[in-house]
Amino acid sequence: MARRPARGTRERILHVAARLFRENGVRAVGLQQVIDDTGLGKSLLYREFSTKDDLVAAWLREGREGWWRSMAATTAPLDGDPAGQLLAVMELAAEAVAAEDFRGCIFHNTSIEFRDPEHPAHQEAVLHLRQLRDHLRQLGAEAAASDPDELADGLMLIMDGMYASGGVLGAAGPARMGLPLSRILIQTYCRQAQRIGD
Amino acid sequence: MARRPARGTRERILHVAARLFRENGVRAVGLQQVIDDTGLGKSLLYREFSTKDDLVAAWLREGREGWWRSMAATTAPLDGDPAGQLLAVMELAAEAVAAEDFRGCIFHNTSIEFRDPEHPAHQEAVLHLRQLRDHLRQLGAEAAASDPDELADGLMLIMDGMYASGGVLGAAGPARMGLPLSRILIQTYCRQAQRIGD
DNA sequence: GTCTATAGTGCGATAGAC
DNA sequence: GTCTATCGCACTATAGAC
Repeated sequence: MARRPARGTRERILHVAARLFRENGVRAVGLQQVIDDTGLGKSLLYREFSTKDDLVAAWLREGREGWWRSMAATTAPLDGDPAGQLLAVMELAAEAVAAEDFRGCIFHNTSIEFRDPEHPAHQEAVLHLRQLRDHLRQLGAEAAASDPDELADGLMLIMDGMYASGGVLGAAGPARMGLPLSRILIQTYCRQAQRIGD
Repeated sequence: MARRPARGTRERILHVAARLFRENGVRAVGLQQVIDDTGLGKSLLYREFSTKDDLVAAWLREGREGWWRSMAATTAPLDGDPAGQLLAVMELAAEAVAAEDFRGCIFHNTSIEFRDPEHPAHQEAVLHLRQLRDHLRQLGAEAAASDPDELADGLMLIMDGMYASGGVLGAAGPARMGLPLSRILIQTYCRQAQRIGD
């Protein structure tokens, strides 16, 4: 009888590619390296992902889904405290920046590596950033912020700054001001916000 | 007698390369394209810049020098008003983000494209960011900020956020909050600051 | 393994100042 | 015409997509 297909092949490739792309950037990583690190053959990789663009887009899609899962888990205990949830989201970002091998936001980084707006990786990245912006805006509205749009954009700006700065100068650089700034901002826009002073 | 060497060859190459690199990123631009767009021959390019890395490093060095010239010109009229100078620096960044074809900070972008800390382009980028951070810190100290380090890092964070966000979602995205946030921050750290409320 | 893209090299042909 | 800067093309080698 013929050998049966191994389970988890796609996940294994995505896991290896995610580490390589995150640490080195997409353009710096050849598919040969992905193949070597997975221990799989070329044919299996091309069965799962017909082009490199497909692999990159799938990686970003998974990253996006992972982000929403993390955010849901972090904000769930704070149900009913939207201002606290906003701060929790920023804390989640700060945590990511503090990781040992942090090299910037994969969505910003990839949109910079592939600037063509038609490129699937670029579109995936922009989609994520727009969705996040919308979500923050919604939380701001729930928190009865004086201007939810401005609050959401201010927090997005701080988050983008944490990621950009943290990726180059590390968490001890300007990124360390992310949470204090977020607190000031939330306090400014939501007078009755809870859990700001902790 | 013999033909004389043309003047401005190096500058011409740098000018063309700067546009291509800024708009498309470094890795996406081949030297052939630089050669085509300059109208020069390959031999001249390799006479002026022995490798692509040399060209990239020279481009960043020029960009760094240009930034300091712009900043000096912008802050010179505000001599004696360091808090106003801090705000002027942020206004300079906001202006850059508002440009039609703005695609992010070339220093952050390039450090992401070349993450190896040994790479000359990476080092040039990190050097610029450190120098800017130090300069803001110095202005903060002159402005008698309650904590010049925190003020400088906060402004760097905002600037990095403006560049990162503006490069992807444009000046009308979260980047629009850069100046309002800067004003809040400067006001918070420099009580006696002038020119904040305008 | 095959094919394309691209960094980098070298040389003959040409253009232009004298 | 002389002489050299520069162009343009052919070439190699390597890397990477597939």
